[in-house]
Amino acid sequence: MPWSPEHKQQTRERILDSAARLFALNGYDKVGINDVMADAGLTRGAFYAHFSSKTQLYAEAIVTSALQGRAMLHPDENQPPQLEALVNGYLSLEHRQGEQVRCPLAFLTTDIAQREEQVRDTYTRVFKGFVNALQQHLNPEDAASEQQALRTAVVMIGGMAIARAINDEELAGSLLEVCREAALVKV
Amino acid sequence: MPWSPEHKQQTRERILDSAARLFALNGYDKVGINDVMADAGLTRGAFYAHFSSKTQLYAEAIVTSALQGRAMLHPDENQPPQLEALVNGYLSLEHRQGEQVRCPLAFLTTDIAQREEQVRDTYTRVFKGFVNALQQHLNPEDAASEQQALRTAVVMIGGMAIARAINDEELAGSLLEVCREAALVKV
DNA sequence: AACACAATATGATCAAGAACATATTTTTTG
DNA sequence: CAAAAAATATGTTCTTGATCATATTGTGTT
Repeated sequence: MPWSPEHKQQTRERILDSAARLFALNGYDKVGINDVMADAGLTRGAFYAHFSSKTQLYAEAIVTSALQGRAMLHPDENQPPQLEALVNGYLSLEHRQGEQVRCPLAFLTTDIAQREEQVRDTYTRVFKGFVNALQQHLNPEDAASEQQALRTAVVMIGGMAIARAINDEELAGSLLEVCREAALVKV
Repeated sequence: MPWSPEHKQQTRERILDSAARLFALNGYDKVGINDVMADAGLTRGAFYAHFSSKTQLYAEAIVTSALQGRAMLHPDENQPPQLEALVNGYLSLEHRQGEQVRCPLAFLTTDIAQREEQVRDTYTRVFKGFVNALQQHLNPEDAASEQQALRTAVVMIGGMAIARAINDEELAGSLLEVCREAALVKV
């Protein structure tokens, strides 16, 4: 029974960590398996002992990014923050930089559309979870709360995606500011 | 003086047409120069007589997509449509399919972030034009009209980008519907 | 009709990267 | 301290694609 039983699991998570960060920052095509493994402190040969393909890695990395982002924006699991704090953290210049938090919904939006269904499934699932989490902050009894949550999700994700695409820092700042207000508007 | 003088210009536009469509639908990396030239009815050798690099082609194709989209959504140049008609056309299932119209701001959002500055410059310029056009439909005297235009732009572009990423057709439909309303809300 | 020259096509080079096959190393048990 | 088996590393193959160098084709002029 060589190797401690948890070791492989830990290595797998280390690879996923690297993949989640690199994919979110650079997109699927600019990141090679080499890059991911080197970032995780391994060489490319070890990859296929953990994942069957780059596509599978991508799909799992999307979930990892999402979980990591949630952990950063929900510091206290038991006491979820107010919606306003969440929105302000999400639509911040720090998030735009992507050093601490990197929501895959915003960082990989159009990267997804042309990938395999496996990847789009994962993105869709994460998106539904995002909308659902927002809805918890509204009045879930309210019949319009799902629409309100969708609206807020679009402003958050869309605002961040556009803010990252444009290279006018000042405009990006105003854009995020406008979105922070708009995300909280009740219609 | 061989070849008619307009011929090269026409060929260049034919290449740009193909590039604009293929890039918007499939993203930068999935489209080769071969693909573009073949789509235009040429072979790869002719490419470098028209463009100096794939990056330059990409930047120009973004502008071409934007102009084509505007032409489709503004059928009558002299009589611009009402904002509502514009929003409804933009946030439609047809636009999501991308067969007739393909706004590069929504189709290529996250494709842009990691490219050369030349490409990001172009995207930023097109985005500013988009916001400006929206602002014309509001009361430009109103001090808040730029913020209103930014908000509407985010809902339109972000809504379309997300609707394209998710592979749940029903959810995409609801999402677009919610965005059509939200884009027109005055705050 | 032949020529000049631009536009286009063909051929070749070079680099990257995914996937896999095989060799090595590392850890735990007997 | 071996031995076994899993984990990791190294070597290789194969494909793809951007770019460029060279050949060919088509057009308008003389």
